[in-house]
Amino acid sequence: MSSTVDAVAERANVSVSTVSRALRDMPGVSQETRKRVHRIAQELGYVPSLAGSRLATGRTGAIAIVTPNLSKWFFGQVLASAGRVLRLAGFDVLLYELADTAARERFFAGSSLAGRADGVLVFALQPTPEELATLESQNLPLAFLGSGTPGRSGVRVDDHAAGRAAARHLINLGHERIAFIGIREAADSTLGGVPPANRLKGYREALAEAGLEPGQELEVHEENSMAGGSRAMSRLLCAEVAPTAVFVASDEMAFGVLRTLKAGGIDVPGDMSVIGFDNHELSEILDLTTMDHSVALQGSETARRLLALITPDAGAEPDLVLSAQLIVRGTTAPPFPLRGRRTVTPPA
Amino acid sequence: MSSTVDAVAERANVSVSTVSRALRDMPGVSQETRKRVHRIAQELGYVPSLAGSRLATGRTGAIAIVTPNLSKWFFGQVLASAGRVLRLAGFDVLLYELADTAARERFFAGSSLAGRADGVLVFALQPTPEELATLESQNLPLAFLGSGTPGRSGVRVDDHAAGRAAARHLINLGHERIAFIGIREAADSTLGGVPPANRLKGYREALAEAGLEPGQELEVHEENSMAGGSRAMSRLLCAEVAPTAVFVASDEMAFGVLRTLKAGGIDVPGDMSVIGFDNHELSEILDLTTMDHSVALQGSETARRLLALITPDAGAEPDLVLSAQLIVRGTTAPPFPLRGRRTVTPPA
DNA sequence: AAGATTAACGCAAGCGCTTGCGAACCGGAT
DNA sequence: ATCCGGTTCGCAAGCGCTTGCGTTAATCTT
Repeated sequence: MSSTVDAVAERANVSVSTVSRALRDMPGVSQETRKRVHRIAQELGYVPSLAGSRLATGRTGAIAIVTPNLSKWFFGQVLASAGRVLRLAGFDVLLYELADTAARERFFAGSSLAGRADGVLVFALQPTPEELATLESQNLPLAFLGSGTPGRSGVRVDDHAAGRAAARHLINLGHERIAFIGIREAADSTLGGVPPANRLKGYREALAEAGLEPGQELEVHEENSMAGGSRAMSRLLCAEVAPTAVFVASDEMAFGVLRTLKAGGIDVPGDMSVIGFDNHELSEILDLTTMDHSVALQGSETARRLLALITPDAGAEPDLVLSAQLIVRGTTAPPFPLRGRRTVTPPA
Repeated sequence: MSSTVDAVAERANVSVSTVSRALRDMPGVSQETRKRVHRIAQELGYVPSLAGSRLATGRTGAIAIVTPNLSKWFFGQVLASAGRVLRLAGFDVLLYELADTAARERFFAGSSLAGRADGVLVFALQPTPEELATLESQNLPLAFLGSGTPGRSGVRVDDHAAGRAAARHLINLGHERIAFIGIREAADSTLGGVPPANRLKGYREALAEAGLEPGQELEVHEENSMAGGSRAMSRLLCAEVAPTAVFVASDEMAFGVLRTLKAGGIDVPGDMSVIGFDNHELSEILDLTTMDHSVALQGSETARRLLALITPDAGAEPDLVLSAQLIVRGTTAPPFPLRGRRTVTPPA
């Protein structure tokens, strides 16, 4: 087992207090003894016990990250980028994946974070008022990613504008019947995080301004997964008048959409344009037009904001609202002119 | 701030020791007082300070997971599944993503894990002897996933058999020129974890048994990513005699392979069969034939093994060697009979 | 009925570190 | 010589919990 302060103190002929101060570069230690203490600590392979200093200072040196289902690409990415920032700043990262409702309840009911972390990063899950209260009661610094919690420090993307932009792209191409596939709050509430409702609003707004009123029939919501996207597209395919384009709220769902279309022999983008959202790592290979929203940046910036809240010197940074960027690839094109009159897919 | 043991003790008219014992269901407390203490603790919203008990017991209640680059799908999956098991068992999970060499060095050089965790889960990164020594010196229970560290508790997949199986599949289809695209240790050593060298061996063995000796030209190694796969395939395409099938050591690389083939107008599986490895979440949509190796199971079982090492009662479970399963999809087929004589891609 | 168990509980000594405060010591100002 | 501000350092009191051991009281032995 590693040695303790006392060992170092004795070997260095100073008191433990001096060792403590020397090692943490606090004032009140002469240059000379500081060097000596450092050297001896090194020799002895001394590494301060976290538990000890935690107890004494109340600081834990750790940040908790609470996130929805990690197997979603988005959360993996964000976790990775946030984690790097935190670790670079010298913090440990404590991971709380709220993979299902049970886990979520356990987390919020359970064993208070105070004493485990110095701050909390909350990813894209809209805490209920009670949950928020629980979080606050620990009074730890909080930073939110993606959730619309007003007045809280964090980062989010301008979903409204992004929704508009995606819709505009399709409108500009000449589409008139543009469907929307949104993310439905999963039965298991934490699965996909909080659905980005504003994407829908932006979409509606753009369509309305263009004089297009698709109506309810062309708005479907499904679970955020390939399977969900697949189902959603199937539903859209039996609409009274099928759309010629569809804006899908996540790339993973868009993958499902593409699968369904392929299975149905519907050519993309010949018969149907598809635009996704995320710029998923693999959307490139599927040649999916999508909205990029700098996922990694979201993670790192949220982390940075939390750190600013924690370290006394750094001034609190203002909230960040990122705007998404259209990435044009091969799944969007002008509508096939005969669309709506045909019942059979033409050769590609 | 939450109350302390003393508060509870006072309100319950017992000593702190009794409170401590009662709350942890240790013997030596009457049923009656136990109830009372529990109730009062509840009322006071008392939650024991982790720091306190850590210092007193030396146990931390946390498990460290050290993993290569989390943005790789595989590690995200494994982390998620392992994390769930650990959290269910009441442990916190401490995440150490060794995203690059610098992080790796910092981790192994740095601040000893002892005092932070009760055990360590090491994902697919082959520690160097020195690193291993560092790890061991903390003498914490260790469990390994995927790395070939002999004699250590853990789980891995039988890469050798899997490599054979994949190759056999192609051989059985009638292919004779079968290439291999392997994972090259990334320049940044931790990026992709330890390359599964045995997949190559299994492949070679199967080919040799079938009397096929592809030779060095058909074995290429690249970084484990879509881009890497893409490059590897390009290299293969300028071989003296191009292969008719290729076994790719990861699905992500296989995606890159497919992209290159598509770009090159080479039909899959008409002109080229492709088999991947992982059964990546998205391989289904690309209709990629692949080897499934129950990724989630790997994570959860490794976690379970670590727990068995930690909790005194549970007997240590033996190592687990999982076998991969072929998933036949649409990217593998018998070779085109004219292959090698044609220079132009025939219509699909 | 007296001694031996056993159950229930309190005492107090840690666990390893931090930090406010006072002691000692130094050189320079009075 | 005396006083004073500064610097360097040690003392000791925690931080909140656990646990070995001792004490008491109740229950069992023959």
